[in-house]
Amino acid sequence: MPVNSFEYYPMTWKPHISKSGIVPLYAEIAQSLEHDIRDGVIRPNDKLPPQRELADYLDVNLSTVARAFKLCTSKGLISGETGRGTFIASDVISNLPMLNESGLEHCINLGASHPPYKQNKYVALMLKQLTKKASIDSILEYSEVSGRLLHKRSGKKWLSEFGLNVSARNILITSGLQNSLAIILASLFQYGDKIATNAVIYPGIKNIAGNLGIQLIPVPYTGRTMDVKSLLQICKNDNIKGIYVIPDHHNPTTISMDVEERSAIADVVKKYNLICMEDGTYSFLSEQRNPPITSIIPEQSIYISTVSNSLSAGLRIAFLSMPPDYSEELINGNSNINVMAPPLEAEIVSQLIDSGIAYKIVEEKKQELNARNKIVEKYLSNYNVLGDSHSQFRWLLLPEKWTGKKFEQTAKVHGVQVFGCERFIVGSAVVKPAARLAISSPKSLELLERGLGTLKEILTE
Amino acid sequence: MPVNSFEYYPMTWKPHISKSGIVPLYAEIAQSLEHDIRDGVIRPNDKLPPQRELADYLDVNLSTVARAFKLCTSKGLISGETGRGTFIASDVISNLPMLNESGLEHCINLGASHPPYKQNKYVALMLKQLTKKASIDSILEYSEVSGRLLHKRSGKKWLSEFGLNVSARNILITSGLQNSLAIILASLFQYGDKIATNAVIYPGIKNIAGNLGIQLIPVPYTGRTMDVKSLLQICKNDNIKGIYVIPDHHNPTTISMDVEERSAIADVVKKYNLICMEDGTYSFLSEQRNPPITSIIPEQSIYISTVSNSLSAGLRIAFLSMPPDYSEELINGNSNINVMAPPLEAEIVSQLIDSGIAYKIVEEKKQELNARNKIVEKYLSNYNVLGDSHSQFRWLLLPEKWTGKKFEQTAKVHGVQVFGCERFIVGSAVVKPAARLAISSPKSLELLERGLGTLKEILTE
DNA sequence: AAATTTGTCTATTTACATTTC
DNA sequence: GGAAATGTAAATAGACAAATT
Repeated sequence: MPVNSFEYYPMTWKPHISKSGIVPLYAEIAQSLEHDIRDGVIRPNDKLPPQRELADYLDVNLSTVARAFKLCTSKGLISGETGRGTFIASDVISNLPMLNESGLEHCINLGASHPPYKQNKYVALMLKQLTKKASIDSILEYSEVSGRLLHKRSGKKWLSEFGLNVSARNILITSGLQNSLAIILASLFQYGDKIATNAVIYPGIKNIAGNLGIQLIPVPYTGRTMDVKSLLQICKNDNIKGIYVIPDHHNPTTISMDVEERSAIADVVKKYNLICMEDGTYSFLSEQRNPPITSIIPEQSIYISTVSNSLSAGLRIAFLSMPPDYSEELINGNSNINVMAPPLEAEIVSQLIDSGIAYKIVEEKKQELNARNKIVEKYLSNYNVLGDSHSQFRWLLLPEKWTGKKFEQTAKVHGVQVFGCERFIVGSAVVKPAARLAISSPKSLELLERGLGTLKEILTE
Repeated sequence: MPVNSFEYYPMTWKPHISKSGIVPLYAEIAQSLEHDIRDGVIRPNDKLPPQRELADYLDVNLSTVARAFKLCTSKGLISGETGRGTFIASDVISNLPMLNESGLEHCINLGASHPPYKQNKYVALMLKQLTKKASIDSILEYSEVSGRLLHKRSGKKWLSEFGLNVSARNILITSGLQNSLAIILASLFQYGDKIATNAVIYPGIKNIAGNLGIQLIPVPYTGRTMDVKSLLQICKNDNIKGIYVIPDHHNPTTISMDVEERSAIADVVKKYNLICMEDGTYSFLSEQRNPPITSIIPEQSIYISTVSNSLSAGLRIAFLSMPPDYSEELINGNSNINVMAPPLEAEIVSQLIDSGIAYKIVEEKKQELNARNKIVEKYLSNYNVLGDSHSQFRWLLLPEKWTGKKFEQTAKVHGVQVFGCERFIVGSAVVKPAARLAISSPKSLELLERGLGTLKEILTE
């Protein structure tokens, strides 16, 4: 029974429920929590009162509170750790899609990451050549769900560039990285399943996982990449079903895994029978390419190679290498989400690869990025900026007085858009303050210089 | 406690569980059930023993069985009705993607529904003209997530053809009907939510709903379309969150709703505060177009108009009209699944609409379908074949001695692929035997004639 | 190092609404 | 038309393991 004494024992959060009997108790608690999070009554990383305390206060059973918390967890609003407590997710507020740039027209864009666009001229040229062929009509017909064989052959060639040998039969053509993640999560995972990933990660996977009620579990990092010991422990305790990794030029930290790290991850995947998702989006940037994790454990790992960054953003095409055991489900998943990848784009990509122009585009992009990274060195050499001469974005480690969010806000006031680390944080993981600088997004080198100049001023203020 | 007497009281299904303690009881029961369904030990439409009887037999609590059943229900394997019992879904076995035609090369295809392809020449031509413009490079850049404004303006024009007036701001460009359904289900619905729809329906929604753990509830039909009384009752009892309808040329039955039926559905949507999904895929086939349901309740209904059937299968583009209250979630959903719709296709579609060629394509398709439907009359005039002179597919009501499945199998043996009604049935709804004939799929009129001739022979045998 | 705190999972109890007979 | 059968939902109870103190 609730007693007055509670009033003198302030809890960090008190739910407002009516016990009307119309809405179930657990739903009322969850709604109240969601409401207060969205209204900012409780803020990212705040600790909630223990479930038992809340249950006592509300005079309901522990499990009722637990059920309410579970609902909010599946929406990505909070995350709990046995023994420690329940915390508001770091990213509940900044959980906006990253390409939505309305209202930012007057900002220099170092936030959303665009690949260099100059090379689109080659794509346009290829399209022009394509239209001269008679066969274009038939490309517009329905094809096999997994993609046309010729296109998959090109995919095979493309994937071999990254150290992956797959038969065309095990390739699936999808509509880009994000689309591939949606397909994989929807078809191989269930609501409530858990996927391990870096403590800071590409936000697209957070968003789709949130939509599907799949939980991401952050693996702490050891300065470099995933801490394998922690990963092992998480697998042991948490009933992890999959893992999402970006071994080359990790988004957002730019770090690449060495051979040992890759094989350690592969061992864990094997040991705990996980489904591995290996994101090769930025592998084209690496000078010296280490073999992908998927090449060690092809029967348990899906390699995803989108061309949206390496060739052209407008080409919504990715190649997946499918483990035979999962290929039926993945093909069905593709059918359920896309019916088929856009065939015109697939044809263009195929021709770009077969003709070799794809590699020329990649080389030119790297040169462009090289020039831009020199400017980064010029302005920010006094700071710790992860990434190298080919990076499409850099990871600026901020002095301790900053938070990523504060830096993002300050920069925005000064007319520069960057993304603070909070946008990339999984759940309520604790990470050092940082911000991602999408150095290839500004339209010109001059704009980039101005943007970086502004950031430098902010940092030295 | 289990007693021997059970052995003399045979149940229609007995689970095999080990009670090892390693796997939870409810999971063991669910696995055993899933296993036996997939192995054909129990078959579509079979009735399972009551939960209480199973609980008794296994000596476990009622809720444990209920939980196991719930798991299987969310996978679309079974469906329960209070008071009646639990039944195996009609479609558990034939749940394959409908475009996967491998092994059917020698069949005449009246199964998977392809639109007429001849008009692709106009699309190819438009593409050729497009490539002459200088602006093609910029089309290949990232754009606003919801689509480019110019493209949305074309969408506005396109939707107005179907009696819908929306501002470009409320239009979302996605990658086709199936893709739109995936976006809507993933972003506006949660695992476990229920959506009402016809007892026989476009299988794509069944597949994506199954992937996402969203339940479809079949609404019985009254010879024509949805029985509104039943719908009201279902809403009252079942906590329905949404409804999926195809008011024009329903897939697979070809039936269109009249004005009264539409307004009755709209009333239910308003009364129970549902989210309505209105599929306008085949509206272009209707001679006299009734106003869409969405025009009555635009604040609660999403109209989906794909161009994959009306213009070209290769153009993976659909226009959605978004209720303002849901637009943020839908735009995010599009971002989470597609990032953006393929911009090249969007540009082509936009130009086709603006130039008026789109309407020419539609007219020609209707002429082609007209010719094909005459052949249907020629061969099957003695049978009850729903649909009219513009139908892209027809719904053949079979004599009572047939089941859809049996007819499908028999036809296949004779070299003709059709889809029996079981492929379209939701859950364990009971429907009259029928089969869908995709009359626009065979490459030539001759093939169509041969296919229909074979079907006639089978029917008269 | 042991006791306590804390979240999570499974199973149980209770209540209820509909269908069937 | 009322009792029995039946599925569904919510709230409760108990056990467990990790993290903290």
